[in-house]
Amino acid sequence: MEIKNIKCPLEITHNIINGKWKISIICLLKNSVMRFNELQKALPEIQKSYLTQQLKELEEYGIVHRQAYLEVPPKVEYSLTEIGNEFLKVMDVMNRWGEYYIKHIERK
Amino acid sequence: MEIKNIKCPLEITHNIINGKWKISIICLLKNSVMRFNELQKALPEIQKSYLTQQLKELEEYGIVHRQAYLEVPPKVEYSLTEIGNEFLKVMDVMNRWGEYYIKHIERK
DNA sequence: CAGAATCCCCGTCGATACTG
DNA sequence: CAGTATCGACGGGGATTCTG
Repeated sequence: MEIKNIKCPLEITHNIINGKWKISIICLLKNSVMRFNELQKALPEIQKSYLTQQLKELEEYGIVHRQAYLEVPPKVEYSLTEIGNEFLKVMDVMNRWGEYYIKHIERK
Repeated sequence: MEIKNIKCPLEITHNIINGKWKISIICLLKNSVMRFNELQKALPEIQKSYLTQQLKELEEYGIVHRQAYLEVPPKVEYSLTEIGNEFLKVMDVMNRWGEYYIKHIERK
């Protein structure tokens, strides 16, 4: 995947988490290497085909590392790359603002 | 607009910037009160109707304040609320990660 | 000037079936 | 086990026209 029309760095960050399940996937891969099946069990609502697609996009963006073992039955492990781990910090800031936001609107 | 199915604060933050022009709008309102027309001129690619919609969503989320003056011709000013201003910090972190990301992929 | 209303395309996303 | 392939619904969002 080519990076399309880089307007500003903010747009890139926005694009990367664009997709219904990207954030959840990155959350799951925090501190753990997971196999395809494990991801599927952890996200029962997401279809296999779409999970595959989202993982592929994250891999192409360089956020997720895909380690395939040439075995039968096949075994594939997903983990965060270095820059993927850096992204956790961004998600942490987003999460904290979300908490602040919830408290803020509950006060009214 | 009701907050739909709050799963985690992260999802809320994600939802709020979901929409093609939300980020740009918030960027523009940083440090300035703007009229509808000014926003339109600053974002020539976005259609009026859609700009209206995006602004309304941001207002319902409490990110943007809409000040309408009962004049003829009408005059409406948009600005960031307190929590909208707090959100700028999140966008700043996203922006910095984006810069880091660009440098990171250029090195390859 | 600042919208509201309408129409419609297309990308996202879901469901099912098949494969190495 | 870990995918592909295919089809189709839905809604985001673009363009145009109308209104107070």
